[in-house]
Amino acid sequence: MTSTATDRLDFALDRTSPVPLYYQLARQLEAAIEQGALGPGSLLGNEIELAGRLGLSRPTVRQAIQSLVDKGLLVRRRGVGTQVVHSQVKRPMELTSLYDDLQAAGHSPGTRVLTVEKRPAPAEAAAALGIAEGTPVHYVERLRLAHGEPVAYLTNHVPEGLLGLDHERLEATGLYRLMRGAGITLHSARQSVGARGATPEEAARLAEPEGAALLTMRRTAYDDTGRAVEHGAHVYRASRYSFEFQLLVRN
Amino acid sequence: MTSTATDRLDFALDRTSPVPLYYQLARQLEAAIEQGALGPGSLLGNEIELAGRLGLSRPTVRQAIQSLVDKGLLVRRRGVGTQVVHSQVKRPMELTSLYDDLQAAGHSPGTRVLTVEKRPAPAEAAAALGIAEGTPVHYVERLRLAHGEPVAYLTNHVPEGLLGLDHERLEATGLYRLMRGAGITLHSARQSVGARGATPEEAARLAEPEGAALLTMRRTAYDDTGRAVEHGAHVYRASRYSFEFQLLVRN
DNA sequence: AAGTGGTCTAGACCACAGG
DNA sequence: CTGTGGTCTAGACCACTTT
Repeated sequence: MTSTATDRLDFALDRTSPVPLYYQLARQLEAAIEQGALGPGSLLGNEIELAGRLGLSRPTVRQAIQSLVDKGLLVRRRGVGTQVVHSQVKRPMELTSLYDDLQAAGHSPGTRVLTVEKRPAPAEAAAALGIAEGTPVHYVERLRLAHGEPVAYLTNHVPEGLLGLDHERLEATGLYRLMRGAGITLHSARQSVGARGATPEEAARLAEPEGAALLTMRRTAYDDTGRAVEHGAHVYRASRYSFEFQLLVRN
Repeated sequence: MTSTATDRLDFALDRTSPVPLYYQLARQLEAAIEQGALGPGSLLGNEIELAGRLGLSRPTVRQAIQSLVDKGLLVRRRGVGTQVVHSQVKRPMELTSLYDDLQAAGHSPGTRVLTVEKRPAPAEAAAALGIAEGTPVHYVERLRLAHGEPVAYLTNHVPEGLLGLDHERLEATGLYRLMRGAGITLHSARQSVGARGATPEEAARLAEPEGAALLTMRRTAYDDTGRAVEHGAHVYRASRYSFEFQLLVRN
């Protein structure tokens, strides 16, 4: 048996906890990787032995490892072993622009809610939400700020009856957090990112010169029943904002 | 036992095939969903019974189902069952801009290779690739066309010694396909998408007016050992191109 | 109470990489 | 040849949702 980096680590598994064992292990492995206890390229040691040492079955250990492989933190090689991915990646914006808007929306640097009201759905929003044009929907208009400067102008349409929206809650919490709180489980979203020059109105709102390049994003989000729960059309100041994200390739 | 949509389907599993059973099942379920044999919202029937009917163990059936859940085609609900995701999503650009450039690059609508040569790595590319500034690297400059019109101007830096690059192969196949063919397994990429006005040179190359809004993308791609294998800086005509992609939310 | 997915076990054999 | 992950089995009990 060759020496592996996990030999020196001890993992504390609590069988009385409601947290699944594979999840407890995954979290502890992840922490060890982040803290550098498991450096890039280090071998995890074979699954059978690891299972024996932890008092777990091999499938349980595999489930923990697999979840980290899916996250891109580990790489498996048949006949070789499981290694910590060779540096680089690690801690960059976990998913992509969904989360940068969503998560960040919770503890947001600053949001000014300009409009919250019910309106008849315009054609584009109605089509995206799968409802008839003119059906009443929530309409939200927000300005996102960073360091006191405007960064983005956000407009959203949300079907009626899904959740209560008011000015106060939107400034405090962000749209996606409100949805989660209302029992809506987000499942997927379709996005389209483009660019165009600023119209005079947009230029004024965002403190940019007319014609300045803006990033645009349209997004429709769906819950796990396939229902469209939100449609947004947003513009970002290209001079102050870009979408950063990491992709994992499925092989 | 309630009637489920899978009752009427028959799956053909070949135990002599080297293709894993869970994968055979997953492919056939996926095909049934795409062809509409399993419509949106239809129940798959419980895993135990399905396993029994197919002559498989439950974990194997679960593995097949899980792979489709990860793809966003199915949704599991404890106490309820497994359902086909309620329409909508289905067949939109499988991942995101990586693939739109990558896969599409194979059977690309048209690519004009402007430059292929070795150059000392400029500062940005060197930093991205983790090599010393001035180290010789491959440099590639391409114009992407659609319907005979320019759509994007692509520049790439590739470390030496990874693969052979020449004008001919690049026009025929695309960079990422060449890499795969050279035994490089792509693992992840970091991207940054922004926008800016066209410089005079860019305007001329892309047949846009000066100052027109352009989409910009910078990407560094890594293989499964964590090695940076490519860095690209690209500009797209915003009037003719946008990034479309779908996100899956991990809950 | 009944039915579902979620987790877990303790084995087995195979395919592939490396010395 | 040896060691590794990849696949597969046949059970078990639990947690949750619905009736």
